[in-house]
Amino acid sequence: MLDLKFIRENADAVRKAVSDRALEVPLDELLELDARRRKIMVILEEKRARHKRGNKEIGELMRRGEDAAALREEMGRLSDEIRTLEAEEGEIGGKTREILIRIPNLPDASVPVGPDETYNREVRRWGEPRRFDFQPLPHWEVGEGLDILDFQRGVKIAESRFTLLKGKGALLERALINFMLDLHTREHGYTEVFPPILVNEESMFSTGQLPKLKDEMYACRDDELYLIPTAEVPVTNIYRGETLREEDLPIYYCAYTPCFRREAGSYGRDIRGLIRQHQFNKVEMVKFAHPDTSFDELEKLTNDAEDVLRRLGLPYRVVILSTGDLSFSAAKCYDLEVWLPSYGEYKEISSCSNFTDFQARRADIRFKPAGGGKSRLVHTLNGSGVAIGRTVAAILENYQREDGSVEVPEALRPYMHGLEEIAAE
RNA sequence: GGAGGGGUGGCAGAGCGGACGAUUGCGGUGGUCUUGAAAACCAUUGGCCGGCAACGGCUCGCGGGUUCGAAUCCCGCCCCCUCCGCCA
Repeated sequence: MLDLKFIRENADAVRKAVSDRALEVPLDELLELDARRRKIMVILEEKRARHKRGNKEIGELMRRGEDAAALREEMGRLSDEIRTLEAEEGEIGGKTREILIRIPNLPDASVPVGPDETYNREVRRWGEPRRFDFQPLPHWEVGEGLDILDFQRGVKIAESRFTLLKGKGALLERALINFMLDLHTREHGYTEVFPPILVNEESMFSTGQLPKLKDEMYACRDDELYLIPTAEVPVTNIYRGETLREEDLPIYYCAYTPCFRREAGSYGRDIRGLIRQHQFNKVEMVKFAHPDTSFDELEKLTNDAEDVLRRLGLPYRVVILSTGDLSFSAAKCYDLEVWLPSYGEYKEISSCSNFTDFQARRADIRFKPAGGGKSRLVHTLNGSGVAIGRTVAAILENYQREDGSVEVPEALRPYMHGLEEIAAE
């Protein structure tokens, strides 16, 4: 959510930001509603002040045993007027808010401008895609050949886009979770948390998933709760409605959680394998940062995610998303894309974003300046560190051998009982 | 799920229709005293919105209602505690 005052004073900048994102927002209507509301507020506050004074006076008159009937009648009329104005103000305020909460964050000046992902720009590359002297298989064939991925039974148990991991496959998944958590907590300075996986509507609103992405989420039938699409939601909401101390910033958290996405509208895409599942595991990093340093924190966060791929020896590239591809709440976002031989291209495995004060305003997360003064909104950031399912896919594909076995990346071996390869049993 | 009790400022805890944006204690901040500190004493001290400011408004879990006037009365919801039931 943007600051209404900022929009009022920088309407053209907001208009440009929205159009750079290839979106439309009834900005003029918003400004007009806001102007009307402010006019009403002036009258309303004046009436309320008079009402308050009058009521105090009635109290004093009564205490002195004097007659307050006339004043009482006047205050009754004033009370009606206030009620009418309040109703009007409330209605306009509601409409204002409906528009306001649908306005996306302002892209940072360093973000390439363009209407869609073709304007994304590669920032850097790491590692060489391996040259195979045999025909490499897609990870679903590697996994089925080793009897560690069972797609059919996943579908039987739930529905399509759910997968059963088995034996070394389940172990690999667990090893990756532990490897990533250890890396971030022991070397990158993050504190591990394990949050609720079901969250309420307010939490979903705060990080910007609601109202826009309602169709993307699994909701509970009998409770006002949603399955999280990412740990970003519960972890960012740790401090919802709180005021932090400046000297405690930045705060780093990481969390392993399952994630659930309905993937509405992506019916034909990535239909095979682990790439696009309704349920997947992810290790997520979340930061609460000082506004002055949040963009530096984004660079560090991205590097922390890259470190996972480097240690696993998976070739990747870093892409900065264009204005048209940027998510609703983000001001700037780097995607990490891992090399997948079966796709013959790089595929998103992590998304690292700075949300500036956009989520903090929705969530009301502030910090108190150390030198005193008014509290300010923090900046929130998060990034996958990284998506587990896609990492499994990348390992199976990049580390496969001609005989169908898969070498275990060295960094992972301590997490897999020293296992050096996954071979058919 | 059932029965009781309760949600008030950073914390503890009063107030239960008008002088209450809220007694008091602790904590915080400034000061006196002190070589320094502690103690003691004095002063000050919630948050948000609008305003250069003076000032004004909102805020006693949340949302409605009654009333000239609600922290206080009524209704609905949420949360917490105790006991019972159920349960990993």
